[in-house]
Amino acid sequence: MSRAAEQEPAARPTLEAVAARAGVGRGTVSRVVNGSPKVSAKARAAVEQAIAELGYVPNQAARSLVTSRTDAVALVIPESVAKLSSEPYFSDIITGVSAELADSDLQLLLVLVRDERERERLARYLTARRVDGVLLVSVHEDDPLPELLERLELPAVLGGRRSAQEPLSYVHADNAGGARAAVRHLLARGRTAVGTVTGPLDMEGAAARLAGYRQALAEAGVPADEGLVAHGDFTERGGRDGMRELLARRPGLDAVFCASDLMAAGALRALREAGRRVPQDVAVIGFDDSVVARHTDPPLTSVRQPTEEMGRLMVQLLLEEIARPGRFRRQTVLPTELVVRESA
Amino acid sequence: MSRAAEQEPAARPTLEAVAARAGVGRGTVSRVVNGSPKVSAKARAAVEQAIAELGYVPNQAARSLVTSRTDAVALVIPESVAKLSSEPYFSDIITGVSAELADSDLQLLLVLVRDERERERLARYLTARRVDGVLLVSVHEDDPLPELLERLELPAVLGGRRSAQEPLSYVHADNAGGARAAVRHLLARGRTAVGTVTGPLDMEGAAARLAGYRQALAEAGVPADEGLVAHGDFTERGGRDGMRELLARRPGLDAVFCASDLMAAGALRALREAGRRVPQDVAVIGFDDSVVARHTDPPLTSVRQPTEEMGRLMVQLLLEEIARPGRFRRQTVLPTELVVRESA
DNA sequence: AGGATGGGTGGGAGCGCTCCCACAGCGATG
DNA sequence: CATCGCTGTGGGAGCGCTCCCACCCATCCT
Repeated sequence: MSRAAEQEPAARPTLEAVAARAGVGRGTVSRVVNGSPKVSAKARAAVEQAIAELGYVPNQAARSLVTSRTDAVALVIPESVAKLSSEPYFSDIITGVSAELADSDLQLLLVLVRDERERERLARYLTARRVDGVLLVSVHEDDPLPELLERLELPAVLGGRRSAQEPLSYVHADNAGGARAAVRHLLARGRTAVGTVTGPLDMEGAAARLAGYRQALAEAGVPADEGLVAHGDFTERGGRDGMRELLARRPGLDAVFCASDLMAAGALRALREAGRRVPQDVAVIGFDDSVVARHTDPPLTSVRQPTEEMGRLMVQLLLEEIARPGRFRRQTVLPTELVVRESA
Repeated sequence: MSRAAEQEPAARPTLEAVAARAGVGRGTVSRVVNGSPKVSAKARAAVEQAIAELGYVPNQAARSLVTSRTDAVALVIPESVAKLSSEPYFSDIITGVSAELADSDLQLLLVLVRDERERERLARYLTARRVDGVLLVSVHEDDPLPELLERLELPAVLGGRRSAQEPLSYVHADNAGGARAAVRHLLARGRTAVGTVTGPLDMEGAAARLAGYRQALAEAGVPADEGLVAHGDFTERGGRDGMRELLARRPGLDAVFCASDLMAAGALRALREAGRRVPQDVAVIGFDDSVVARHTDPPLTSVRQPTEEMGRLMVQLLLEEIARPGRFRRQTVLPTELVVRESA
C-alpha cells in the first residue's frame, strides 16, 4: 500500500500559507485575521483574497495555546433536582444564553451535573481553564461550585444567588415581589386561607418566594399560620405531596401559591383527587409562567419571570467580566409580573 | 508599578515541570497521563505523585494542536421551527446525550441554529474542525448541513433521517409503526372518521407518521379521504389550526391522530372551542409522550418514543465512528409504544 | 538638509504538548 | 561470551499561532 494511496484529507492551509500567497509576512496575516487596525489597505486586500482563495480557517488550538483563551463558556445546570425536560426554566435559559452568545464569537458548552462524580469532573475541567467563563444556574446555598469559581478567579455569573450577600455576579428575578403580587391577588379576590407550597429553601429564590408570601399576608393583617406552609422541591410530585399535606392540615384553605408551575400542576392534581374544584373551591397560582402553565386544567395563573432575558443578561455580564477581569461584579434584578389565567 | 506587583495567577505547572519533579523525561510523563502501558511501575508511581503534588492538569490546547483532536462534539439543534422550551423532545435528547457523554472524556457543545447567519457560522466552525463529531437532530429533507458533514468527512450521527436512503449514520424511532398503532387503537375503539394533523412533511419522521396513519386505515379497509388530513408544523398553534381546518371540512370526524403532543394540545384547544368533548365526541392521540401529554385536559394518549435513549444511542454511534473513521455507518430504529391515557 | 516621528511590516521566539527515533539495560539465545 | 531481541526511556522536532522587537520608509519639523 503506497503512501500516496491513503488520500490525505487535503491538509488545511495554515497562516503561513496565506502569508506566502499574499506575499506578506505572518504578522500581517495575523493582524488582518484579528482585525488589527495597523494594516495598510493594500496588504489587507491581498491577505483577504488569499484567505478566500485558500479557504483558510484559523486553527483554534494553536491560537488558544498562545493566548490561553478558549473562546468558549460553560453553562452549568445541576440536574440533581429536576430533569431538564420537565423544567422549562432551563430550556428558556439555554435559549437566551445561546441567542446572546451567537453575536459573540464564543461557543456554548452545556454541562449537566447529575452527581458528585460529574461535579468533580467539572471541577477538573474548570481548573484546567478550558473555558473563559462560567454561567451557573440553580445554585443551592451550600453549592461548592461558586466557591471554586471564586478561588480560580474564573469569570462567572450566577442565575439566582446563594444569599443576599452573594459576592459573585448574578442575575435574578424579583422573586419576593412576584410572590407578594400573587398572594395579594388572591387576597384581593376575597380568599382568606391562603397556603403555599415552597421550593427547596436552600435556594435563595425559593426562600424569597416564601418571604414574599409571608410579607403579603402580613401587610394584609392576616395572622401567620405555619400550618398553611408546605415544603416542596419544585417538582410536580413535590407539589402534589405538598398540596395533600396542606389539605390534610387545613381542609378549609381556599387558595394556594406554589413556588413553581410544575408544583402547581402537581397541586392541581392533588386538588382534583380531593374533589376540590379550581378555582371555585381553591384558587391556585404558580410561578415561572412556563409552557406548563398554559396546558394545565384549568390554565394556570402564574408569576412570569423573564427567563430567556435572564439568560441573555447573564451572558452580557459574563462577557463584561471576561473583557476586564478587574474583579468588579454586577448584580441585577429583573422584574416579575402576574399573568392571570383561570386558576385564580 | 513594579512587575512583581501584578500578582501572577500562579502559572499552571506544565508537563515539563512534572517530569523534572518526578526525575523522568517528558515522554514518560506523557505516557502516564495518556495511560500507555509501556511505563514501569516505578516510573508511573513517581509521575503520579508529582502530578498530585503539583496539581498538574494537561493543557488541552497544546494537546489539540499536535493531535488535532478536540475532545468535543457538537449537538446541533435547528430552532427554526420550534423553541427549545416548548419542545420537550429536544430536552430529552440533550439529557440522553449529556448522560452518555459523561462517561467519555468528550465535552458537549450545544449549538442552536436559528437562522441562515447562524448556520453559516456553524459551517465555518465545522470546517475548522473544532469538534470531533456532530450530532444533528430534527433534520429536514433539504437541510444543507448533512451534506456539509459528508463533504468534511466529519463523524456525524443524525437524529432522524432525511430519507430512507440516508447514507449517514442515524438513530430514529419507528414512526410509521407508532402511528399505525395509534390509528389501530382508534379504529378498534369504534371510531370511524379518523383525521390526522401531520408534522412538516419535509421531515422524514413526520412523513412516516402520515404513512403509518394511512397504512392503518388501508389495513382496516377504510377508504382514504384526503379531507381528513391537515398539515401542521409540530407546534401547538399548528395543531390548533389544523384541527380547526379538519372540523370545518369534516364536521363529523370522531378521532384525530396528531403527529406530536404539542399539536395534540393545540387540537384539544380547538376542539374545546368548537364545543366538542374529548374523548366522548372526538378521541385524540398525540406523539412523543412528552411531559406535555401528562398535563393536558384530558391527559393525552400518546405514542411514546424513547427520546432520551435515542440521545444516548446517537452518542454511542458517534463514538464508534470517531474511533474508527472507516466510513462504515450504522442506522438504528428504536421501537415506539402506545401509552393510553384519557383522550382516546 | 538632517533629524525626529510614527505607521506598517517581517520574522524570531516560544506557548505545552505528542510523536517518534535512538538508545540503554537486561535476560535469553547460539 | 558475543549476539539478539525486548521493554522502557529521554529528548529533538514540530504542531500553527500570537507576541513583540527591530526595522523600514514616508512624512514632518527645525
